[in-house]
Formats: sequence, C-alpha cells, structure tokens
Amino acid sequence: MSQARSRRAAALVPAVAVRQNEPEAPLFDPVDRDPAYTRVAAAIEAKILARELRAGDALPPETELAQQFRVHRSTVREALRRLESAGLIKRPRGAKRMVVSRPAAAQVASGMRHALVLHDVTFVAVWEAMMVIEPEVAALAAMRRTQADLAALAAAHEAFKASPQGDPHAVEIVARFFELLGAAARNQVLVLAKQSLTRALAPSLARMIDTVPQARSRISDAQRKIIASVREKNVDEARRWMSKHVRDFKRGYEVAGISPDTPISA
Amino acid sequence: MSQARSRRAAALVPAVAVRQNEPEAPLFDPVDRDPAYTRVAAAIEAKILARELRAGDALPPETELAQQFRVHRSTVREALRRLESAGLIKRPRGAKRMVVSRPAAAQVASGMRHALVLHDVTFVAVWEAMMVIEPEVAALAAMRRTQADLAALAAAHEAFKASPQGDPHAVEIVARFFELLGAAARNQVLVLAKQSLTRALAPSLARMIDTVPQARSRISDAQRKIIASVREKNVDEARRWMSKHVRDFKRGYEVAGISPDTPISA
DNA sequence: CTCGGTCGGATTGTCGGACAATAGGACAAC
DNA sequence: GTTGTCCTATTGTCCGACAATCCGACCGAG
Repeated sequence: MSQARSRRAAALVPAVAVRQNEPEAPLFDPVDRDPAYTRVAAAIEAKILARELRAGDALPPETELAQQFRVHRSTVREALRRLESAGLIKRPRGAKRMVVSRPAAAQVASGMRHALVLHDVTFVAVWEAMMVIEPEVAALAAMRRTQADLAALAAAHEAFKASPQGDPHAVEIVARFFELLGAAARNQVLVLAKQSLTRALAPSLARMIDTVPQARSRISDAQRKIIASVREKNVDEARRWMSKHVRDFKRGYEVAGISPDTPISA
Repeated sequence: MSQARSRRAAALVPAVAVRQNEPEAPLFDPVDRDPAYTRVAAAIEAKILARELRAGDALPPETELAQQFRVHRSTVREALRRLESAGLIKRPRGAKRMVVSRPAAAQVASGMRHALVLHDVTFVAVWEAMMVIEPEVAALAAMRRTQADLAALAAAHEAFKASPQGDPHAVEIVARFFELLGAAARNQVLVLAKQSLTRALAPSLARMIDTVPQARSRISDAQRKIIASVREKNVDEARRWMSKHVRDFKRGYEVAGISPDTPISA
C-alpha cells in the first residue's frame, strides 16, 4: 500500500522512475483515478452497508452533502442516482429528502432478469434452475407452512381456476402461487432467486399457456396436489409434485412448439 | 391517501372531481410525474433491452442525447449514472464514450449481496440455499464437464492445498472452486445464483476456516472426492459429496461457535 | 518508412450559479 | 377541526463554462 503510493509519487518525477526496471511485479499499478461521483457513491454506500446509516434514515440534503464532500451538487446528484438505482436509497412518494432503504426483492429480481435477457439465456437454462430450486422450496414449505400460508395458497389457486381462458393475468397468478410458496418456505435467499426465475419466464410462459389447451387444467391439478401435500406437511410428496409441475412446463413448451433454446427475450 | 390524491387532482378540475365520490376504485390513478432523469433512463434502457442498442455499441455523446431528449446535459448524466449502476452501460477504461454492456455476473451478485446483508439474512438461510443449489450443480457438472473444466478444478484444488495455514486468500480459492464447478455445469442461471451465495458467505467462511483446525483438511478431502466423481461422470456421487461438503460448512460453524442465526454482515 | 512528438477536435468530469416547483410546517380564518 | 395562506427547505432542471483527456491526423527525425 504505502509502496504503491510512493511508487505512484515517483511517476510524477520521471528521472527516478526510468532508472529502476525490475521485470517482475508490474512496477506501476494502474493509477486509480475514478471520477468523484463514484467515490461519493462509494462513501455513502459504505456507510449504509456498515449500518451507520440505517434503512429509513433521511440522507442530508444535497447541498450539505456537496459541502461535506467538497464537490458540486451536480456531482452529488450523480452519486445519488447510482445508489438509487442500486436500491440503497429512494425517495418515498411525495417526500422531500432521500431516505436510506433496503433493496426490494423486486429490484434484485429485475436486475437478474436484465442480466439473463441480455446474456441470451435460453429457456432451458432457466427451466433447469427452476427444476433445481422449486422442488426443494416446496419441500421446505411443507415443513414450515402456517395456516395463513395455506389460506393464501388456496386463494391463489382459486384465483387461477377462476381466471377466464385467455386471461393475460393468468400468468401473474401462477407467479403469485410460486411466490407464496416461497414465502411459506421461510427462506429469503431462495425467495430472491425464485422470483428472478419466475419473472424471467413469465412472458414466454404466457404464450405457452395460451397456446396449449390442456395447460390450464394441468397447472390447476398440480397446484391442488401441491397445496394438499403442503397442508399435510408431506415433504416428499410436495417435492415430487412440484417436480412434476415444473417438468410439465417444459412439456408445454414442446407441445406449443417453442424451442427450448429460445432466448427469454423481454 | 386517496383523499389526499383526489384533493390534489381536484385542484386541476374542480367541478368534475368534487361531484363524484364513490369510495371504491380510487377514481384517479396517481398522476405519474416522475423526474426527467428517470424517463431518460427508462427510454435508453428500453432500447437496450429491445436490442436496438447492442452490447458494445457506443452511446451518442451526452450533448447529443441532451438535444434529442430536449433536456439539459446534467439530466442526461443523471440518467446515465442510473444505467451505469445497473450495469447496462459502462465506460471501458480509458474510453471516451459510454458503451452498452451486459451486466456482469459479479454485478448481479453484488446486488444480491447488498440485499441479503441489509435484510439481515442469516447464515443458515444462505447455507440452506447452498444446500439446495450446490449438489445439483455438482451433478450437472458431472454430466457436462470437459477436460478443460477438470484441469481448472484440479488446479484450484492444488492451490487450496498449497495455501499456507491462515492464508487470507484461502477463502477466495474455495470460492473459485465453486465457481469453476458452476462453469462446468454450463448453466448461466445457476452460476449467477451460486456466485451470490458464495460471495455472501465468504467473509464469515474465512473466520470459520481460521478458527476450526480440521476445516482445511476436510475441505481438501471433499474437493478431491468431488473432482473424482466429476471426472468419472458419476452424477450421484458428485451430488452426494457436494452435499456432504456443504453440510460440513454448517458443522464448521457450530464447532467454531458461530451461531447459525448470525446475520451475514459485510 | 517507421517511430515518437505535436496539435486540434471531441467529450467527459466538474464546477459555479440560477430558478421554478413543491413538501412541510406554522398559522390564521372559517 | 378543516381549509386556505405564507414561509422555508430542498429538489428538479437548466445555463454556461473550463480543464483534462482521448483520438486521430499530421509531421519531422532517424
């Protein structure tokens, strides 16, 4: 560290630097010269992660931040946009000051969705991940579900059955079923991962449901079986049925004539 | 809430708004009045997701964007910071213009890590997720690994064995082992999810390894077994050993006297 | 003809300053 | 108490400016 600093100092005095030439250890680190807005953002981010600024706290006004960091207000604002997009701060509707916040699940999910879409991730890849995660989540849900969870799941199931053929909302209801199951599993990490997957799959899933006639009844059946297993805390059954359920999605795609290698475009 | 809203709306059209007052169906949607920088960011983001702007393309200069959107350059810059933080655009070292890019895995992972940390997610929660994902990833890796994958895994394994007791890099090497296995599994989605988990766990894992004397040899053994199974394409064995391996982490924490409910603080 | 130096144009990073709009609070009027 | 009014703090947006730096072109020396 102090090495690096003194070396960098030498860069300002060419005569010194030219004389030494050990081939090892690149002699010069790339001089770190990131823009001020980056550093300001990093400084605030650090304070948030270190809990010195807690969720709900209001940030000092921009002018004050500008004074403290000795930069222009515009620079502070650019830093704030950074943090805002990361979900670390936000302005509640109709509030003046920015407040510290914790990134919402939806935010993380949307970030992952962007990544998946732009990396041309295929349908099978997402499906495979679901095959890994969802059955285990169902199993956990079967172990930990409460009465409230069951009620919510049942409600979602009814909503799906009630949704008319060709209803564009149907997919959202399916997604909600998955999310509720995640909630019942009481594991925030898996919930986060799951949510990204369902969100990514939703658009193409919608096409599939509309194309394959028997899709709706199969989904409905699976939901019923899963709810039953979860109600009875039958862990293995829950896992098995969810496994079937997810596997069915792929079958649906095949029937619908959608190639498994289709990238999940927005 | 809706009271306040209708009041504000009523200000714009007093006569009409005042007359009707059904309590249901909020009568007015909240007028969307998001700042310009949000809309600019959204507009560019849309073009990127729609592939009209492809990764590698250079964005028009800020002044030009400002002209096109009819906003000031400062406003454009705030929008750019938004997209930059989302990983949708970036400035390659020493490039002038911004170029469109696809969010790197590390970026998504760090986003998820922030979320996990700030939501006080506990060690067990992350561990549980690993228990779900990692064994299946190992299984996939056993099916799909190439010679190159094996070589890389072996190298990482050797590096770990060679790392001196108390080496702070040891954890990084463990993490690399996991990442390489993910790469061998040929599923970008799981890789993304995995990476977030190992990153989140790394700091506390480091403490654990330094505290528990037998941790190093157990990890080393597990890696050896896993590599062997993957080499022989023995799917079930790979899954089993990885399962053991991850389970061992929790045991290590218990031995080290770290409570499973410890939040994974940075 | 290749190599290093120089120059100008294009763009970004940062700054100073300005102003309208609005949230929040205090306070008076009904 | 509710409503209207005024004040202040703070944000959203703009204008204009300038240094730093990258790039490419041009040029002179070996």
